[in-house]
Amino acid sequence: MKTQEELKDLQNLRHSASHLLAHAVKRLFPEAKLGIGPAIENGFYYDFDYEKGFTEADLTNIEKEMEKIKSERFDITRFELPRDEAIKLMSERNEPYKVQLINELPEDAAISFYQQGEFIDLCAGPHVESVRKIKAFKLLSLTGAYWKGSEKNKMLQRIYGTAFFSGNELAEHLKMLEEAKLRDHNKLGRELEFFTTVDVIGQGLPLIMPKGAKIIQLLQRFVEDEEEKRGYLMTKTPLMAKKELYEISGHWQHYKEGMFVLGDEEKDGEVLALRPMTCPFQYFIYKSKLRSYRDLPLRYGETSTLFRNEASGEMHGLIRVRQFTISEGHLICRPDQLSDEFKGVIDLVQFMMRTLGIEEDVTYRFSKWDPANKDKYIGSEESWESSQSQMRQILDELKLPYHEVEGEAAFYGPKLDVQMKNVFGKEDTMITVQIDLALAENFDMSYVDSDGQKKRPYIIHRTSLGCYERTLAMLIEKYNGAFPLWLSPVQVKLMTVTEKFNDYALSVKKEMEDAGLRVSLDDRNEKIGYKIREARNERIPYLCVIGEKEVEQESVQVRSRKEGELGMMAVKKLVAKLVVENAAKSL
RNA sequence: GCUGGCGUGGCUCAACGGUAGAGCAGCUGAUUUGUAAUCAGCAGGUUGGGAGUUCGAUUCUCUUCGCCAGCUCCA
Repeated sequence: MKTQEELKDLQNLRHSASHLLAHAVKRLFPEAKLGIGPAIENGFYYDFDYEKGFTEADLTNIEKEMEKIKSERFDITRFELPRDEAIKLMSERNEPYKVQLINELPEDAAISFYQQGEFIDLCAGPHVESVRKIKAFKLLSLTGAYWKGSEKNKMLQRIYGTAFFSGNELAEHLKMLEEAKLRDHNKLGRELEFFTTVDVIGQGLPLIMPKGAKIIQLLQRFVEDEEEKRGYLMTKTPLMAKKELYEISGHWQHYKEGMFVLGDEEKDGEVLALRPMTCPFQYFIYKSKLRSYRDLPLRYGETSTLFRNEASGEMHGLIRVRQFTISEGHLICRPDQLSDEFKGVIDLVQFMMRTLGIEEDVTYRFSKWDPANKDKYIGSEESWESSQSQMRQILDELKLPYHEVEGEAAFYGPKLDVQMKNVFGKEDTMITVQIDLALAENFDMSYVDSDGQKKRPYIIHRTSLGCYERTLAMLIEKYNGAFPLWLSPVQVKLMTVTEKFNDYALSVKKEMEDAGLRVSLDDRNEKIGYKIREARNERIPYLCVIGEKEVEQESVQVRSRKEGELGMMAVKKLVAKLVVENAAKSL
């Protein structure tokens, strides 16, 4: 573990490495214009405006030039300029992006530059004191990135790299990246036959194969049973609706780009859209009759398939898809019940994560609206302030270690997002809990309160386990494909050494299956060593090779990836052990 | 959608303007075998799809579909 101080040093090193990169690029491609070049979590990048675009080969040359500059042993020095001189300097050097940045700096800001040899960059610093300090670096990839992160702006060329204080650390890091590739659910999940994709079916439409489907089925049953225990009522609602429904919910105005629309608004009397969420459908179940304050809270759950027309570049394995199934639900409650209901949801969510063994792998994000961007949202400023402050209070009472982010809210309300990183460090939302004070209004939902007055309920949108596809992806990476016993699509694999044990193996299989285990049998008694290896690659928890040694009681040898060699063990003992373990895990 | 990279049998890879090749997996037969590599044989590809350049395209060009990295967007 690195100390704060060491991390800071590493950041400075990487920031300096980005300047070294820019220095080399300016030497080799003087017409390239500088964007920005910060240190990031595991390295650094620098953005350039370069019309011709860099190639992979350029990267190698740039790297060589960086080494060369390093050998020129420049000190890295800082100086400040008044605004007009700063602009003059950057204009002379033909750096329009830097001029823009200077112009956007606040009046009283110090305008600082860092220089190494002939290279000067507008930069707040700090940096290491000399290019010689940048011991080990490597350029990793070449991509596009919009100037200032807005798709309205020009796309620049971004070069990613990483840097360390020693070659060993760099080598270790690169090795880690290689290993991460092997855990990547998008590779491993296909190898393990959890899912596949087909050109003619389309992007973001994975086929979940039997083993993947088995895991999802287990998760789904687990979720539905648990929710039922906690007072949820299950619904089953349509996968599509008329556009008028989405006009009420606001999706038509705020989310139309993300929906699959069936029919032509110009020509057709009736236009439908596949649903991107479940909310309004469950709201109409609520609205099907007059509700009393005594009826609340109502907790609706649905294993809900949703469709979102993601932009073509967004799809990724099972993490980002166009059709997915989510453990969706809405809690409709009185204002005085909001806190308890919210806490109940968090308890459920944490129970789920504990059961999956991922509670240590997530972070909590309190996602707020962006007051500077009001037309992205519905509802009044007061209602946003109210829902956000109520959520914050609940989160504080729960002592959840959350961080706040502006501009990540849903268009109808603030969210608590449970974030998990994939194997490459990219973060995605697994679970989300949202407070919504807006849609009850839009849908004219009400209940009759104890004073006889009609009032608006509060709504909590939530998922308990997120969407099954993404959760499966995260679990594949978390467990490197070796799922906990209760989730393993195949728990035990039996294989026989010779044909004469096949009948016996069948009876063993039956006995295990009767005990509730998922068993597969390979009775093609050949290449037994290979078969064992293969079964291990499939991450099957228990392998039983059934062979002779006459003694029936000891004819089964058991191996577990997790526990290593278990030694010789009788079939019945094995079954008993597995059954106990199985029951314990699934409770 | 944007930028860059990539698509050769189930998998891993080769050939890179001149008749598509190997290993593993698969199938058939022999072998009856205890922790990957028993032997022999067979089969499997209009090199993602389409168009163009060429005497000739897996190789060059364009286009389309898909995959990957990132940007933007998001569960």
